[in-house]
Amino acid sequence: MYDISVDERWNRYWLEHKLANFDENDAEKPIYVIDSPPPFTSGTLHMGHVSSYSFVDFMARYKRMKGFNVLYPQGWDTQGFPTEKAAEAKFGISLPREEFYKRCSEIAHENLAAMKAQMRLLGCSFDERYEYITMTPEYRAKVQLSLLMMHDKKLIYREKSPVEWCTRCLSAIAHAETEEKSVETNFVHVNFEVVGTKKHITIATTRPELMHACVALAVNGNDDRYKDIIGKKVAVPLFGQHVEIIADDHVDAALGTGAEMVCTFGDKVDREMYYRHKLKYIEAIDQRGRLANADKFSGMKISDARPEIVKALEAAGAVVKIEKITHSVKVHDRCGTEIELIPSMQWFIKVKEFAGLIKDIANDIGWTPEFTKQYLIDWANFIDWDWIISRNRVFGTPIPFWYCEKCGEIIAPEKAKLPVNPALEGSPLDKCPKCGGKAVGETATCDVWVDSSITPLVITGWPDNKELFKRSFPVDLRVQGTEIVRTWAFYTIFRSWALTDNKPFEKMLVHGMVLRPDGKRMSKSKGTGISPEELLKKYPVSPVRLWAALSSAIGKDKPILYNDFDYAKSFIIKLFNSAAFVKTAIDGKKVPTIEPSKDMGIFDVWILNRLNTITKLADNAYDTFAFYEAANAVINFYWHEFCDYYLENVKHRVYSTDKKMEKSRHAAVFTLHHVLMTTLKLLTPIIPHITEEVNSMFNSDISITLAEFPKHTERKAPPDYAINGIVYNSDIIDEDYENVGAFLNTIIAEVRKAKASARIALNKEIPSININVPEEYYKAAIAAKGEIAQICKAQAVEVAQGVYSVSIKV
RNA sequence: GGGCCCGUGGUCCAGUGGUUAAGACGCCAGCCUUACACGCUAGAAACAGGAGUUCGAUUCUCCUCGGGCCCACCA
Repeated sequence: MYDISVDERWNRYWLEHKLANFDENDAEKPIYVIDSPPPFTSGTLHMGHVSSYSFVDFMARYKRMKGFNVLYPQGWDTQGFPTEKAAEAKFGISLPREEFYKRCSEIAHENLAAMKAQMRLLGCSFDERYEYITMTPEYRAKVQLSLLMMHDKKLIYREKSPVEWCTRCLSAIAHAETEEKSVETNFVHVNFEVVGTKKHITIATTRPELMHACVALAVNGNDDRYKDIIGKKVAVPLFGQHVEIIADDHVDAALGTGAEMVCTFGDKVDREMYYRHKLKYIEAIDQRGRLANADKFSGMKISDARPEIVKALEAAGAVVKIEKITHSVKVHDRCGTEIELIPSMQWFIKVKEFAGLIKDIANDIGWTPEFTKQYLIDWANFIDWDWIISRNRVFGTPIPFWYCEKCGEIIAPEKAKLPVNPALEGSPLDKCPKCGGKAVGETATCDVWVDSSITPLVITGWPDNKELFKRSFPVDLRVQGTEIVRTWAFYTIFRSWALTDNKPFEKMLVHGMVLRPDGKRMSKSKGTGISPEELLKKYPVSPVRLWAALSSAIGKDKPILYNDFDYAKSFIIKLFNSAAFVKTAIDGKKVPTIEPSKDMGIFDVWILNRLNTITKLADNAYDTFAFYEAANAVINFYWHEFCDYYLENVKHRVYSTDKKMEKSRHAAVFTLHHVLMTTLKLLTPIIPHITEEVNSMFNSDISITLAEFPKHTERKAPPDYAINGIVYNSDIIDEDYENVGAFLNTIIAEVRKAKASARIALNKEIPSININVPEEYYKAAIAAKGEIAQICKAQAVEVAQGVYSVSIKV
């Protein structure tokens, strides 16, 4: 019986025998490197991982069988906010920096171990000797080296600038880490008095709490209502500062009142106008999201201040009306907190100016499916900020620089001293080489994408193992989801270029998301996820992997359907049962290793040719990541041609005890065994546990995962190729045999049909079958007469030339 | 507002410039056929709508409608 214990047994076997190890000393075999995604160590795999890592493993196993020396390391993305959050929840927030770091690292290690076990259970055949973990000193040294090198190339700078800031995480975040959230809010219409007149101008704002940081009012220059007051000053209610009315094309005259206030900073547009009009800067909120410079409101949280200020405005008679509107705000994707724009000193990597170059490299990479490249191109076309790489966190790779307190000069450590932690260690230079100012260590850590955007380099031995790097970089394949094209793919391409002047990978396989059965996204917080654990309680590994293959409409999101697992499971049962039949047919005797050509029957030649065709198809399909096609073709062939027809067609030969039938029996056994074994090999990349198990039923002591992937051979019939003793034309080739076999099967199907409609049991003997066949199949039908009689349990078969028809006498 | 993907039987999905439009699940009928009733055989059932290109369109183009994703805007 097949259950998960079989999977576990083979998983152990492969590991013990090191069957998936990369051989660095092998100079013969071509190398194939897979850049498998390092999952964030959350502690558990989700169905998206199952699908994604299945694809990775399909390719690793396929390429091994194709004779490649496969380097498939698995890495782990350990650092970042969620781990810190988990550590805070578990140990509180008041731990000292180093202690806190240690706790985070413990959590990450535990989670990593759990996830690795899950991946191993799925049969993922990564070589653990090449594992990388982003929080280790070795990995950090590489990340830091990469930053030093990019600094040498003048790609890194430090600047005080309004950045997207999470007031909960107390850190700058990258634009790519933000997401949209729709919220209902008040659209408050407020009167501003034009200074020196009795006139008012009304603006509409969703952020009345930023009144105190209002530095201008903006209207559209073409708006006739306001044309004559542009340049005049208005007084800000409650706070009284006088600000200028400015004209800016951005303002939409039709929206709100056609006038808006500019605060430092309410949103991205404020930031643009601040620069465009060289406005004054007033710090509106602090890093914790509390009002600053707001008189008696200072220190209040934004959420508390908003209603208070509206109240005060109303009391002052400045509020015209309040509308309820739904608009969207940017939130931090990891914690859902609304993003604020807060000026702070941050580290940047120049990327904006390289968007064109990144596009060029993307065009030089093979994307599957092709359209996913567009995700990256679109993103490259839109980026308008450089990459903020600093995060004001603890559990991350330290930014490896010191800087001059006075002039801001960046001081880099020696490359040999890496990894460094400037938050704890003294500067390599006491004084700034430029101005003699005091050198200060940076306390910020890196954005986690800085860690993960060098994976293709790290897995190929960069920077130390130059020999391996030379042979294996760029890597052959990157597998990843569509949702991280703008982060992981984008940054990796850029960093690879910056560090090596080369593209990071030859091919990209970009897959979609696994959705719930109803087509909606799975959400952990809503508890609507389907976990691999749940699934693996119900199904062993092979149906799960087969599901991944069969649902691999690559690049598209795909709902998870239990039908697919059930189907996969029934195929596996079929495989077992048919293998049992083949084993019985062999009956402990030796199977000939060479095809007994002279004794082959038409059905043998037919099924072997079909197998040949399917082999070619599956090979091409794997090579183009068309796992659905490969699995589907092989399964349908095996199930519905081999089992449903061939197997039935040769039963009379297999069970025959007639001495005269000995050779024919032998040929059938050869064919049964050959088709079974070849099919197992064709499916081994996808369902290795089960093919290994079936293979082991046949006294094979060699792992099927070590077998060579079946080759498509041009099978030409030799001149003396006899079918049931009748010599065929020598110009008959594959396709003809396939057609002849398929045609003869339709005769058998017709007889079955006729028997069924006459309500006769299929195994009941009937007196005769009459067949009329078209000319091109006449000879074949004559040749197969005897066999058809045997297969269909008829005493006689009459064949005549004519319009195709089959009838039976009962 | 811009870009991308997708609309195929009840459900999920494959595929194609000429096909009897594949398969799965479900449904209906028959069969315990010396591997398998978790099986086998047979059956009903589909190309969103419109226009164009073409000898011919489900396939290519455009539009409409519908669904999804990404980006921008949202004072």
